[in-house]
Amino acid sequence: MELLDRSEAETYATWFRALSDPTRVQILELLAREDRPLSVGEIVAAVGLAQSTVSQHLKILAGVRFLLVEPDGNARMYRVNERCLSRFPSAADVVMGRPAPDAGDACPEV
Amino acid sequence: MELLDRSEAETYATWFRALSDPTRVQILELLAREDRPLSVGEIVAAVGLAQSTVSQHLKILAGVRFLLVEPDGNARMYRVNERCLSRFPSAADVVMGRPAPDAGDACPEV
DNA sequence: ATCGTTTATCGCCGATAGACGATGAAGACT
DNA sequence: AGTCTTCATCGTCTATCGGCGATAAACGAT
Repeated sequence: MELLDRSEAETYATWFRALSDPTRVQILELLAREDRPLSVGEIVAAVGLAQSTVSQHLKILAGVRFLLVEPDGNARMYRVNERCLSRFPSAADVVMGRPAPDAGDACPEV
Repeated sequence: MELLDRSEAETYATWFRALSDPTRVQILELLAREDRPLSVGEIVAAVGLAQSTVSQHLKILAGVRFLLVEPDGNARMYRVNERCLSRFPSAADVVMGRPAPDAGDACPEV
């Protein structure tokens, strides 16, 4: 009985772990729905947690490349990485038995 | 700026957290691909961890209803919950900005 | 150069997760 | 009855997580 390749499983687990916190789910969904870059301050205001806490969440989401950062003057604007918009849901398909649609390179960094 | 409903975000986070471990990803993918119930002993042999550890992982996966259990003689057979096969990937769509396809009741218990 | 704004990082904490071995419970089989 | 198999649960260990305040770093503006 064959297991899914370990490193592939670890990659998926990393993606899922990035979304294992409800606040991070809300942040990602917000950025995906707004469909425009938001500053850290705007996100802090939206979620209502300490700035250091939000910054930590953003670091985690950016670490798996769900988010991209770009400086704008003094602020740092976060936006969703469009390359993940389909790649992540397809990971959900894989673990549910649907074969991976195509190989391609992974969206999050390895 | 509106956030995703908190309880909905918590539900999704719970699903993702259940798959935040590579071993659980492998277990779920194995059961989905084999498409037949497997006993704990078979799963233990496949993943190569202690039986108590695997049992713990199975409890987590069953806790969110990704897996269903059914006793068969002395063994306990685990299989994937077909009702989750589409519901979980659609959660991945939601956090990526795609609107939820339809309401329906959640697959995991609340 | 100094100030104010914005964001990241550090250190600390309580809580949770993952691993294991040992023990316990439920059945099957003589 | 006893025994063997199969699995869940308990207790313990260590490691990681999520939160916060405080501090540092980067930059624009004065």
